[in-house]
Amino acid sequence: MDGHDTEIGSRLRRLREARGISLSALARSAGIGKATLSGLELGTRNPTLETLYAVAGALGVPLTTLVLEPGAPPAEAVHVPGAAVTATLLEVFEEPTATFELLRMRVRPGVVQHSPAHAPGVTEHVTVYAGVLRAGPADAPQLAAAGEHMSWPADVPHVYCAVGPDEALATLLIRSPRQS
Amino acid sequence: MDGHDTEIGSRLRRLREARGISLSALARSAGIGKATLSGLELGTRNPTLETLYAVAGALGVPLTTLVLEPGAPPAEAVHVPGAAVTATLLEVFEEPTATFELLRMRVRPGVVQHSPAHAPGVTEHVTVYAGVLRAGPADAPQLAAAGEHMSWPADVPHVYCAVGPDEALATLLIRSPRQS
DNA sequence: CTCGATCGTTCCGTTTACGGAACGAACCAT
DNA sequence: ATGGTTCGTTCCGTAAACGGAACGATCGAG
Repeated sequence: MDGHDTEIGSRLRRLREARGISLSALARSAGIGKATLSGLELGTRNPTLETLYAVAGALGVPLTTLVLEPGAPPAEAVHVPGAAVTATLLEVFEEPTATFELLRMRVRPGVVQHSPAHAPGVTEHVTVYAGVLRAGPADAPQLAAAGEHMSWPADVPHVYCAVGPDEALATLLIRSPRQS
Repeated sequence: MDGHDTEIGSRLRRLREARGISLSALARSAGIGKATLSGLELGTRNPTLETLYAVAGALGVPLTTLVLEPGAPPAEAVHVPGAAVTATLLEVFEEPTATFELLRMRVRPGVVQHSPAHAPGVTEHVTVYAGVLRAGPADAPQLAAAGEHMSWPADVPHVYCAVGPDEALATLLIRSPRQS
């Protein structure tokens, strides 16, 4: 159980220190005890959902920012193979802790594109801007129409499938934590 | 607190019943008590992060599927003063050296939206997916139609302007190096 | 109808996450 | 040096989340 907690703890501490606010101040503005927040950052507690919402709210970030599981993985080259998907690499951002790749993706309809699991901690963030796209973990894909957004951990096999007669267009942002 | 819990409860129950497995069976495969799972689905408990991981793992879904608020609170819209642009914050990535903010942006036509200079080192990356958008430094804006991409340093005043009769839609990725 | 099995809920003792208070360390001004 | 402030951690009593067991309800088989 501690694997996840320490993950959250270190991320939370980075988020807090990035804003330059003290543990005491964040605890106060979140309406929780300093002891709770300290234990959370140190990974010695197993926080309640209510606590997580309070902290995320005080930081002004979506709860998923705290909860996403990154891990420390090998950043393998990401390429989208197969005939149903073509992708164009727009930008690459190399950060000390992670690599971001921004792609524009085109998914032809009627075919399910399978993608193998990436390294642990890799997350994919898709914004659909034309058509309807079903994508995500192979066993639990999500559905999004134009203008909608979805994310998932990419360390399990995942799929892309355009729903309906037209091809789907989307931007794909891949975040790959760097091995530490 | 109950607002979120009942959210999760009903979603969890739908996920479970969609798989046709009983509460008892899911509790067993997740390694938690039936009472815990029942209370979670009924929204009468405030689950621990450990419990959430166990349930999400047993269902084979990412934790964000349980925790994300998909339909109801669809991210707060950030209204940039000037009324020509509205933006919705989709994701925030906090890295030690930089912060990434991913937004979906809607630009109404016929009005030029001015944005003041950001901190040095900030860059903006726009992918247009509907309409035609002229954007970039105020003295040298770039032009992009649907499907095209452009970037610029945002440490000078810059503008957004939808060209043509229709509003422009785009994703905006802002990279802000951390001040030190 | 009766039995057995399984459903989801409730009861209850144990475990533990919670916030308030106390703590030592670091810092600044006097 | 010294008093005052704020930092993050630890201590501790209370509130509540936990799992096991018991419960009534429901269903299918004999």
